[in-house]
Amino acid sequence: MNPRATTKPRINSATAIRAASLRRRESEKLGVRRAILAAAGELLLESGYAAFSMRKLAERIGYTPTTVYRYFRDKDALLMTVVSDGFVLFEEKLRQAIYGEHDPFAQLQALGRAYVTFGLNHPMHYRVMFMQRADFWSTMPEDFCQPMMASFEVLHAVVQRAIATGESSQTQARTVSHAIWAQVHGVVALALTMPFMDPPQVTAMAESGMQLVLEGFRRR
Amino acid sequence: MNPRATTKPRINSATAIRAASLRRRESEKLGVRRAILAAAGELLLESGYAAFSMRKLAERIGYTPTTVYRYFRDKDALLMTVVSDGFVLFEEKLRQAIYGEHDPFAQLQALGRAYVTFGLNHPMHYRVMFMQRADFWSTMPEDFCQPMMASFEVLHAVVQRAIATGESSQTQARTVSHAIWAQVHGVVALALTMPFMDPPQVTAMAESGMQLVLEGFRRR
DNA sequence: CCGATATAGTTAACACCGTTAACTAATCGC
DNA sequence: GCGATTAGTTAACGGTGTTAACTATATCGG
Repeated sequence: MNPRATTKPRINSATAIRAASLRRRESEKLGVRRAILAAAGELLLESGYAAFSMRKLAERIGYTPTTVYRYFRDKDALLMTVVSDGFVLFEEKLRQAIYGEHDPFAQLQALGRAYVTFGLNHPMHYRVMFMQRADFWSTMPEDFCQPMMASFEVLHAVVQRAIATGESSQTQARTVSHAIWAQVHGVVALALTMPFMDPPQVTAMAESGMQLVLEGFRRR
Repeated sequence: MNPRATTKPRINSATAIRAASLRRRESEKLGVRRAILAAAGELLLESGYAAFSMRKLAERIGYTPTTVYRYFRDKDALLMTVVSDGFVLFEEKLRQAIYGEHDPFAQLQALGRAYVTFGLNHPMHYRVMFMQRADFWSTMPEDFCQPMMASFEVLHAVVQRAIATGESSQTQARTVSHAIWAQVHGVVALALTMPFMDPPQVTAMAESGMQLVLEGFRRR
């Protein structure tokens, strides 16, 4: 109440305000960043990759295109952040999928189903990372791809355990992991590409593909 | 020699000239069209899909960008023609691959190898059709995709013959064909995408993938 | 042979795009 | 209060696909 407070408290409250102000400012900045990312995700899903533009994104969030460049170096960095963030959930889904099973081969089947399900449920994330902008894998800094690589390591670990059971004549875990990855990736890619693939056909292809590969893998 | 020839021959030679002129004009037009297609293929291979532009193409062949539009409706139609033409060779390679073998399962392995080889040898055709412009499958008139569909029918026929041998417990030829397609497509796509995949790793993945799928398929 | 016509090609423009330098307004720290 | 930082905007540059309007040339009918 007293306008002339002593210096001691004045200084204390000043530093407190300064800290709080910094916090608020940073949280506001984070808020705008999140708004950009959210709008970018929506726009990408609605309009597709080809029609996604910085100008439309800016208009959607009520900012000038230039403002987006305060938060992301360029369009590619923004896109990559959207997609990379999405793939954090991907690794989570894969880890969830193997919780329910104990047999490594059953875990592989569960992984395959989770992989395909994610790809179909997040078509734009999948399309950008593996189809339209596959160059991201070589052009982007390594840590951007870390969520995707971590997901692969989940598969790789299960394949190693499957080989360790002695139920397979295969020995090269890395190669087998790549082959299984190719199978599920191919299923998702074809499902997202071929207009004549309706949901029943897609699940039939996915189940058949997993069955063939896993039977071939388990055979000794 | 006589400048005042009779009307009869004059008319005959006139119609002959007219026909020849038409032929020449059409062949010239075809020549320009082929030049555009050739330059487009080169430019695509050298610069990649993202950097491919009508203006650069026009400059390369010494015409104005507008001229290209006399020969192709738009950029997509041009691109699709380049790629579709490339895939005619694809079907040929697949048919060659099964000539050497008689056992349907051996034919499937040969088909898989030919598929992967083509994808790696014509990365831009493959990228455009299955990755960057996968939308062509739904956007373009059906006959543009005919070469690719014909290639799939080669695979489908062999799978049907493999099932007919009774050496497999599988019954749905179409579903199995899709699954095998997914496998080889996944191999090519990952090979063209992942920077850490060197040639030995790619062939290991391809061989392993085919082996797993075909063993799973043959198992009764 | 000559004039109408079709055809091949060019010029100039439109509406977009990603990106950036230069500016404004407000807030922060002393 | 005042300089410095920060958020945001304006305006522009060079590039894109595409098209309307134009020019020049060759063809065709009389």
